[in-house]
Amino acid sequence: MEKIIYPSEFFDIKATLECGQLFRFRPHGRGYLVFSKDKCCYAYAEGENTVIECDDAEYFYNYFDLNKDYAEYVSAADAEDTAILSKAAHLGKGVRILNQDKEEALFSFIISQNNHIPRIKGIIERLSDALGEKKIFGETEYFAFPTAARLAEKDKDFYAALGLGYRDEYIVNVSNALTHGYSLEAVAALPTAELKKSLLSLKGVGPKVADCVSLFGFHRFDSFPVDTWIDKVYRENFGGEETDRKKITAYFVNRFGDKSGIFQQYLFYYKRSLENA
DNA sequence: GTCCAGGTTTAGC
DNA sequence: GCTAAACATGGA
Repeated sequence: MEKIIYPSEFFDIKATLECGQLFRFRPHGRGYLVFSKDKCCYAYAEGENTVIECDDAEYFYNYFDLNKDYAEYVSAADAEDTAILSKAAHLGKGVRILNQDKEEALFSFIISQNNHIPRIKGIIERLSDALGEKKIFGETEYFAFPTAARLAEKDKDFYAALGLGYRDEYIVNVSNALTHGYSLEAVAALPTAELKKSLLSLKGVGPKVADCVSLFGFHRFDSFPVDTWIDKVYRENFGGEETDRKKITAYFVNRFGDKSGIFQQYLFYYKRSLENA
């Protein structure tokens, strides 16, 4: 068992998990079990620190983006002189943008469209249980996120039976694309605009999903996903009047540049925590 | 029962 | 190019 101990001020495990970047985690002991690809860790707060117990510390150090200094993002948010952003940044200063597996991020956010977070979690869990490789972490047995190759073996009816709704065919299409030429590693070499364009060629991937995959799978901070929550923030807190979400994304990326992604997470976390309070 | 969710696709102008 | 309806499901 390996252990990472990291100061909690800019690494709050609860905020990081509950800002909607990932869907595979659950409360456990005094913290959470977090699943990524075929790996698992146990994360909890202890005193002034956040502790990660796992079998692969190098993987999770990178996963939680612990090489990066997030204090500067909070300062940068303050410097924007926008009350709502500053408030959101201080509430969410412990949020970190994860370095997720590209395939997992892609399939997860295809499933996320027009769906509630608790239901997304349920679908992804059923998908992993049905098709993922069985693994052991300590006393915990779990299933890895299925590979594209494994997903491509099943048909639309299989996914419909798992409760994917109309997204069933998207999983079939994209898993086949990924096993027949489309390479996520290859498109990783493209600049963000071209990367997004390429992702949009996959059926089931629209602008919002492409932005999420770009941010959470490819760690492109010049991405700003606009969903119903951010749409609300835009209208209610930024006085925005555009209704075309592509234009809303462009507005924020023009304004926040390479800090767009993290600012978006601060705002998303802030807005949702108000509603769920 | 109605509304809504980390939207996208397709059809029709 | 744009707009509007259709799409499955289940929790609130």
